[in-house]
Amino acid sequence: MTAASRPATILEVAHLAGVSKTSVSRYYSGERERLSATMQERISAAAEQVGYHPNPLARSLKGGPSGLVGMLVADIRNPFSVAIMHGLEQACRQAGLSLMVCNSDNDPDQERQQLAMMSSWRIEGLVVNAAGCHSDALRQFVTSGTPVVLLDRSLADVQVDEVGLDNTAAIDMAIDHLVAQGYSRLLYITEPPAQASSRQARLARFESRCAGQGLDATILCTELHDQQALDQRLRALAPVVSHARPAILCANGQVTLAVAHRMRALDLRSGEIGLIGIDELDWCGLTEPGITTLAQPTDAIGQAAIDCLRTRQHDRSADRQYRAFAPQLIQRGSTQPPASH
Amino acid sequence: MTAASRPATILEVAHLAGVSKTSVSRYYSGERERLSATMQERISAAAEQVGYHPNPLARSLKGGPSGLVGMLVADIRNPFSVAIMHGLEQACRQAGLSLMVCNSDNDPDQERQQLAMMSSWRIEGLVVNAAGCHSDALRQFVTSGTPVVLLDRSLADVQVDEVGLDNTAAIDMAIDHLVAQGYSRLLYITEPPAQASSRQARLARFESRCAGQGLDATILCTELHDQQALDQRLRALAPVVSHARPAILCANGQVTLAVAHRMRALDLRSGEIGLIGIDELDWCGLTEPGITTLAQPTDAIGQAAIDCLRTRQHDRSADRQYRAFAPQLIQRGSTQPPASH
DNA sequence: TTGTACGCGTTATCAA
DNA sequence: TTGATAACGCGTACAA
Repeated sequence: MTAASRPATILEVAHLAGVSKTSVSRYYSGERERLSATMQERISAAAEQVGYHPNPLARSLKGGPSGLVGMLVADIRNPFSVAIMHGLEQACRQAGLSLMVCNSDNDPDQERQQLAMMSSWRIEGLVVNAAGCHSDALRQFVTSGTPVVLLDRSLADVQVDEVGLDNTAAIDMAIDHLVAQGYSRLLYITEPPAQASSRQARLARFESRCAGQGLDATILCTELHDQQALDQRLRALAPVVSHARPAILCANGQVTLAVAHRMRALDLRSGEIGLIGIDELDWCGLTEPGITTLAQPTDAIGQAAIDCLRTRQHDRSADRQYRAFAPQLIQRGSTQPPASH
Repeated sequence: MTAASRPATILEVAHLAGVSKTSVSRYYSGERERLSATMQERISAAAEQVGYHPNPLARSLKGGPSGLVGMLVADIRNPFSVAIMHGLEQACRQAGLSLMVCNSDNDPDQERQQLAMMSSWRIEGLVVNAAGCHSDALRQFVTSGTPVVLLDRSLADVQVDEVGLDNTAAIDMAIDHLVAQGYSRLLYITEPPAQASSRQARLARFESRCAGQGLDATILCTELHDQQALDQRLRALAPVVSHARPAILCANGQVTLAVAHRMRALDLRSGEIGLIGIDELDWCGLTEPGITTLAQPTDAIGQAAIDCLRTRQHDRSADRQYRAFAPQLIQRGSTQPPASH
């Protein structure tokens, strides 16, 4: 491969190999079988010599596959989003795809713009992990033949594939664990569900499950920057009576972080007050006595999202997929009540 | 804006506006002044009506600016990288650019491939935050006219712009703080510097500064998964004698995390043993008694990187830039020695 | 000031 | 099995 200031084109390869550019194109478009053995060799050799790689720009301008996958995230700094992104990126790489990441910083206007931008880049597939998502914009993608996968979200008015946590299993697992550990007064803390379906699903399951088991359960639904709301409920939880230990279930990693902060500020000891959170975080083993979590298999989720895209690409009318992954319990001290009496 | 199954082209706008496509092209290529007022209005109206957006594919195929910026990261899960990515993304958005993120997972082969891929997408600029970076590949970008910015790294054999932390200032700030707080036996913990110039710079400054001040300083240079090495040195540090308090300086966030884990496992109390780390992390206020850090202005760094790219784009032979940002001390309990006597 | 014609690198449609 | 030719959407000489 000779280093060229300008990348080699299909034409140069064709000339060097003494064949037409059509043949070279065929060689790279998965129609090698239709070429004679000699031709295949000559093309391969010529391409090697000039260091040829098909130009994805020209390819997708012509309407071919772009090899680009778009990801729309509401908050790129959310560790969960990062973990998923890692999974996606890995899967893309394996599939020879490139990933275009767009962060909307929770701004619907940005989202619109980002979607338009990705559309103009003719992405082959779109993975969405954003809340206030414009159904109409998404539908545009779908109708124009671009597969869309919703991550950890679902939208009532747009029918696309969905991948995420098995929220029911997660909530059940959390409650079962808390109960088994001797906690019976449960407080569920979540950000306002609003558009985020997974928040809704988790909340709903928590309510019905607790009702079913006759547990003493309450719910705090608040923005995380609202310290007052948080502090008030945490304090109310504090009087620990041995026959009805209280515990907190955090709906996601951001909540866990906020709660851990406030508990420390209020000098509440986890363990005494049970604490379990959905989403595993780097530091959960660090705080005394460690925070029990339900880890999501983020790499698998990312992989599944890409799988969905590719499946639908090959069969545009495939059945709508809904893949839910079970979490893994990582038990730490925060759900270990101190020996009583 | 009417929803169209196929995106509008420049030609449709031209027809609708009753002008030539050349004029429409000019309108979108920053030559509006050369068009008559009436024409500008007609074009604007027509474009609005059909929802026209210039096709970046066609634009860059022709050799024009692609509006794409590439980012190569060695470890997408590193919180520092994420923070920088956020800054980059923000800056890109403001500048109307799109960001293509490539993660190499610390694999040089992947890096090569990713670089080739970005090159084939005709990125307008490249931001690199990766260690074992192939200088030759980078030089290819530079010679082909694509600006390259090195993030938190520098390469001896390739002359490109660099943006990152002011390592000297950071180390000085950390040492000054530790000394002011009454610590005098310093242990610097870092991952092997190898290719990473910022690690080298920090380490070198630590050595020279401590030598200059006659401080009792030692260095541990280890892979973070090597628990033994870590534990051994931490234990050796433990005997706290009041006239020579020990303190640890962590070279970056990953080190801080590892050290915090091991200190907890060994039941070493920070504060008694001083602890300060470069890079601010979500959870540093959570562990008892909180970890003092030097926060990098990551958004500013991201912004600066994009600025560099754009500057060089307009003046390819501009002076090589080297922008170093000072960190901010965030003081917490880990550098607050307990009252003695 | 505005329009015509060509080329960017590729693929699809033909005809050989 | 191969090759010539026309798009894809845009920028830009050049001519008007």
